Amino acid sequence: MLDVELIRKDPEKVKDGIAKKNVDTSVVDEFLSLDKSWRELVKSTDEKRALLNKFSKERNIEEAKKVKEQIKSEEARLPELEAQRLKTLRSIPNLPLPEVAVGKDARENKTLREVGEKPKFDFPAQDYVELSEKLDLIDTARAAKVSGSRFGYLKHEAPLLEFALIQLALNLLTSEKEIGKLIKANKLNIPAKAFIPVIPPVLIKPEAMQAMGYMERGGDEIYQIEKDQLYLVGTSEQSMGPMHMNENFQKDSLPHRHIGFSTCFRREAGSYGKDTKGILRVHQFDKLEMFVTCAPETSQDEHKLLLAIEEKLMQMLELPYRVLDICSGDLGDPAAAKYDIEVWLPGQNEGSGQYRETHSASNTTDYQARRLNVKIRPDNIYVHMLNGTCFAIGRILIAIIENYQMKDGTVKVPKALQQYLNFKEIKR
RNA sequence: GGUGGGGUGGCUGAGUGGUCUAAAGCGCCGCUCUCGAAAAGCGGUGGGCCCGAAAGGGCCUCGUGAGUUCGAAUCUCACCCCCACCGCCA
Repeated sequence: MLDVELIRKDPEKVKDGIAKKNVDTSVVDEFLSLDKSWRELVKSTDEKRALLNKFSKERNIEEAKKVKEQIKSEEARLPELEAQRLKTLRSIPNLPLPEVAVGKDARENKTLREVGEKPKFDFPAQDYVELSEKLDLIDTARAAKVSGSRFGYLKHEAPLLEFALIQLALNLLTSEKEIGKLIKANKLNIPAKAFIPVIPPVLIKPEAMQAMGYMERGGDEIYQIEKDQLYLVGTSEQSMGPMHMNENFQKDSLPHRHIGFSTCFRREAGSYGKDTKGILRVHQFDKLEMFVTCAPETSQDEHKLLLAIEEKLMQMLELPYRVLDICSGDLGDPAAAKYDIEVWLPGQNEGSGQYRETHSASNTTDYQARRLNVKIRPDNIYVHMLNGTCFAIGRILIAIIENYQMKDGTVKVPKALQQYLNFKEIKR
């Protein structure tokens, strides 16, 4: 949600911003018109209510009754007008930061850097689907029998790798020293504070889901438990964001850095026929997600920290990746800036390889905070909120399997994970 | 799932239809006193919205929403949450 004052005072700035996101600028005028009618009605009923209070105090019951009737009829229009105004306001996306490159869509995202060496095989690289079938790491066929399409059983070393990945990530993120090192290396002006590990609820109330803005767009993506009026989270961001809903933070207690682990549930409603094989796109997967609440002036540095952490972990796993600076047209509604990481998957594309998204880090500035009503005391301004993928486990497993495959169909374990495992290669 | 109790400002807590414009205490801020601090005294201390250049004015807000009434923290209904006990349970 944007600041209403900004839209009123500088509608052209808002239009410019959302135009960069390819959003029809007429919503701004639509909002201003609704806002005007709403304000007039509120003013009028407030004045009448003042009169009612006056008569009531004087025990002038006759006059009070008359005014009350007037208010009643006038107010009848209010709920609908209010709802429309709010709906329109909420449909206006966050404005891109000035630093964000203007571009139409994903094709205009800028590659900031490619890091790591793509593996060179003296044999045809295999797809992780074939490899994991032979090694019995992923069983989607039986999962289909039990749960339907887009589910999988992770078996043998796969779950162990998952737990090792979690250990690796949590050891890094919960270490004040390690976070401090990354901050220093990137010349960021933010405190060296560790991430607080969180296992959040995965079932959340409609209010919480709504407050995060996932209901109007992407509502089809969400699993709903109708009988109990609860929703399954598609990412722990949806559960960690509302954690501090309607709260105030002392300025010196910020930033709050959280690292949440949860299973994520997605209906994948709009993706029929897309990535249907394997576990690249499934209804259920586990994910470590970073969520930061901070003072406004620090959010851009916090954003860089999230990216630095993501890259550090990829480097520790020695997985080749590239970093994309997402252009204005490819930003989601709440994002003011976003970096993606794509991992190199040598087995895709008939063995000639392909980059696929594994991480995404967004700065939503005060857009989510305003809606969640999370403020800084005593300044009484909204916090900034950021979120970033730490590990989407399934996709990292895919990346390991494809990048560490051997000629004989076995898979090596990345060095960084070996300390958490009692095997160094996966074979059957 | 059942029974009972409860949700009041940053915190504790009073308040059962009209000076509630919410007592009191704690905390916080300012001032006086002091070389400084503490103590004491005095004053001020939530948020949202509307009008206004500002000063200021108005409306809303006692868990949430509806209702009764000229008037609701207070009465009615629904919902949410917390606590206690019983049942069930990893």
